[in-house]
Amino acid sequence: MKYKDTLNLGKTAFPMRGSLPKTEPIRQQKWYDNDLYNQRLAQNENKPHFNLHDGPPYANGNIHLGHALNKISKDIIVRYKNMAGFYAPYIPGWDTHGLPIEQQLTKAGHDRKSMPKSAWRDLAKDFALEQVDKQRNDFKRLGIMADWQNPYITLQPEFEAAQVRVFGEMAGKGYIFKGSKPVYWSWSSESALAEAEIEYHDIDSTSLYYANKVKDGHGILDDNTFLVVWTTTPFTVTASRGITLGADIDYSVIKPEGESRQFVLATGRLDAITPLFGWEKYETVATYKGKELDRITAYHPWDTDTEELVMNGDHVTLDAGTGLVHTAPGFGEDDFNVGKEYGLDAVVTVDEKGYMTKNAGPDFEGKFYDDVADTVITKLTAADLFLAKEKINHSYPFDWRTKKPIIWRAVPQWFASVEKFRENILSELDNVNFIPDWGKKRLYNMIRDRGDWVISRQRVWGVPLPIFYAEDQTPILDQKIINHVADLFETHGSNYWFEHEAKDLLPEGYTNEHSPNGKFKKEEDIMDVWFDSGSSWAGVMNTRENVDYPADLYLEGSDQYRGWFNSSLITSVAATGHAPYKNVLSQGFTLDGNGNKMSKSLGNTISPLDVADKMGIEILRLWTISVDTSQDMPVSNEILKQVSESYRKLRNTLRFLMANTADFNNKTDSIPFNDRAAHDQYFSVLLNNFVKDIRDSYDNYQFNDIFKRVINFVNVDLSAFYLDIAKDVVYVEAPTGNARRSMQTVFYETLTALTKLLLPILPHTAEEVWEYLPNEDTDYAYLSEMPEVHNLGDTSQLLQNWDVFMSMRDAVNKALEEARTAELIGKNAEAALTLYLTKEQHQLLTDLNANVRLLLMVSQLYVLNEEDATDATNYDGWLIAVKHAVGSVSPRDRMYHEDIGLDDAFPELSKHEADIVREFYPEAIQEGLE
RNA sequence: GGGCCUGUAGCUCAGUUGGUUAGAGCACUGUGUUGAUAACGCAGGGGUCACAGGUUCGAGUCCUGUCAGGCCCA
Repeated sequence: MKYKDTLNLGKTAFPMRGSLPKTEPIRQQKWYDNDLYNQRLAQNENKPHFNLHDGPPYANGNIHLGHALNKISKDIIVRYKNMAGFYAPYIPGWDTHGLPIEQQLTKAGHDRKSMPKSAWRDLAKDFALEQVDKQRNDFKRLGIMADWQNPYITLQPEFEAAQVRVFGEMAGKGYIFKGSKPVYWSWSSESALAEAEIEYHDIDSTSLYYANKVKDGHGILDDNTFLVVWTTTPFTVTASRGITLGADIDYSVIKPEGESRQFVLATGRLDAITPLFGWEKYETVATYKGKELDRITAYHPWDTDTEELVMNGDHVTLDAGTGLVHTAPGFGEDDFNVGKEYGLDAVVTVDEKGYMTKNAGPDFEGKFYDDVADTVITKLTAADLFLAKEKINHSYPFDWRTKKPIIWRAVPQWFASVEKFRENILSELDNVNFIPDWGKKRLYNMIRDRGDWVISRQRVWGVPLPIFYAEDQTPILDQKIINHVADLFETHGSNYWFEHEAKDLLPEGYTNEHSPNGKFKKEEDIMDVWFDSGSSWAGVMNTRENVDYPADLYLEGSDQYRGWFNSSLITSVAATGHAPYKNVLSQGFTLDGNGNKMSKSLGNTISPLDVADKMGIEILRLWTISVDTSQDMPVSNEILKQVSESYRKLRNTLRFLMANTADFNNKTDSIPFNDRAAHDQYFSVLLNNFVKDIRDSYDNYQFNDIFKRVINFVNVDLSAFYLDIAKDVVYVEAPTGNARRSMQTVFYETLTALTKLLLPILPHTAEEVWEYLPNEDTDYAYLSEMPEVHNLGDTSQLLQNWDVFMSMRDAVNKALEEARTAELIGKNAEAALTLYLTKEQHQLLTDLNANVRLLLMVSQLYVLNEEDATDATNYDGWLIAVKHAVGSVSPRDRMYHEDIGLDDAFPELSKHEADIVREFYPEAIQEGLE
């Protein structure tokens, strides 16, 4: 018989390496086949609810690292909550309406204008659902435990209905109104365009300089003063209603030589501009800041019944022009915004085909907008206000399909009046907890500073605005009618709107005083997609039975302060008076290894599916808790490699624990806390505190904290200390003896606690471990409960004593290392250690009541008084002497003993070992040992 | 240009109300084991705390500015 066979060496088939890319998909299939998601929920049925409401990703394109971070983070939380006493469903969502999908259809060769709107929408729907399927498969590969069978999708009839009801609620409160706003307008395709449908080309344009005579100068400017403006779009002069100045820009009033009039220009532009007008010499009469001239008025160049209001705006620069910006609120976004602030009308003088309208005046009506520069010059010259014209070459937007230039043009739009309930929103924010806490400030500022919400879009693929027009064009915004439409959508889907006439969409027999003939028209615009996803609290929480409103948690990237956090808050406060969430957790963006933005064009992206295929999704999941997700996070192969090293350490540690508890039955072999050896009690306390800390970190969503604590616990407390000393117990001592069982009890508790605590993060690995734990009651680790924190009484003195011991151990390790370097010893077992202790140090060891020799892994330990130290060295306050051990080595425990050979049957074993072998391996007496 | 955020060892992170020679884990180097072995232990090297001013007896920690980077706007 071999000495080795009388030892209890660890044994397990759990592989050191996980082969994750291969094993994960198999394991996941098993979860999904066995509906583990619903099994867990069924088990939690009567527990308090926890509702993490999923923000819907847009159903287009491959999933990227941001998706993965988001879904994994949510999965970690939901899995933890389900194992920690909550009923926590996870209903994944998708955002499916909107322009990008229409563009995909165009790209695929479909022509929107060649088919009815409803047919186009059917194509869009099919495309969106395909994308949902694809993304769903990819999300499942991330190991996400969610209700994949029953996601919420914004194109689902019940979702659309809920959304329309939210709109109805807002309409009922008078929050919806019609206004107008400039949009990119393509006269060539007679439609509004989105940013993405525009391309820029350099073109030559005629720009004009002209003057506006002051009307009311507020006593600062007299009526012989003229404000000089510049425009690159002459046709917009017909709709000019203001002149914008920079509040802090300096303006000069100058009198050119040979001129009787005075002119105002930005001081910083005088040198560049005056030569154009032939003003070689001029006299500066005065200078003012833009803000001093605020609200002065001037005359429109030719329409002298119209006033031009002087305003201050941030968009004024001195890069070009005169520093005074001719402002036509109907023909520019900046113009519109500043005009709105000052209460100007957004006048539009061009029709949808690009021709000037009647209100441009008789000289312009009927002319194409781009052909009126000469007319404008003629009119300016006639009024003696024309100063110069200049050809400029600049970048100008074009319709990407017709390749014709576009214009900014105000068109009627539907708005949600944020202004009317802004204060409600802001005060609701005080009831929301933000993680990180600056999120509240960020969202607060955005809501405070934002304008009304333009909710209409001149598109096809979306939820129609459920508004009708009476014969006299009066819009009908009646909550009852809107709810009627919602009911229709709930049954038939929103395509019903496009497939039917207004009369079929209105309640039967509906009449309205504005429609004496009973005729109605329906609105053609659709809703902004942010209204879709922003209504998800209603679309999901109000339509599904197993989730509560408001949600416990919204968790998204920090871009969603502008997006979903924002739109959800607005619709929810508007409709219900309350925020849709109690907690908002935001995460940063993934960056490359150098801290730069990831982008396809830079080629520095990392695909989560690639990571899954090459390293295993567990590595990416572990990565998500290894970084501070409240900030931006760098990711690189080097970083992932480091994470995979951590993973291997975790895996090996679990493996060691399994190997050494393989012959342990927790139900029959466990040793109660009070009967455990001192070191086992100590480690039990460490484990208990560890469980508490990790659970606290989960409860507070401090993922990074979990990583740090787990890594430290596993490396420092477990691997470097407890498991290291443990080998001299679990291998050597009697297999069923108290010393070994005591330690195995702690091993097993540690193993199961670690496995459960890691499960939300490493579900595949945890389930793999679970297969090696035959005495556990549940089929899956995920169906078990998180480890409880035990009350072990006041352990502070015990921990304090052990802290001192551990610092002594550090000192001893240094002493042993020196002895090793001096080639006095090789391994610790070759050492005989002498400690010369002070009274306090003596007392400490007495209080520990532990086997210190064992803990230091030396063969012999002598404890003497400090006065007796002659050849000792002081290591950090500990007097230590190292000598080579005496006696001879036992081939079984590889320690030096002075009592070897006392048992005749085992001449090479110590007495203690001989007793063990005699009792547990009696066959060795006959066979002998070698 | 504005709102919000970040910059501590090669990497990921701690650094508590400003207070002694700035910490941890990984990686690295050396070394011991070879009964966790494509593992494990021990020891060690490594940081002008982005930069520049300022407040203070004293600043990684507070203030200002600069630089670099990110999200969202304009």
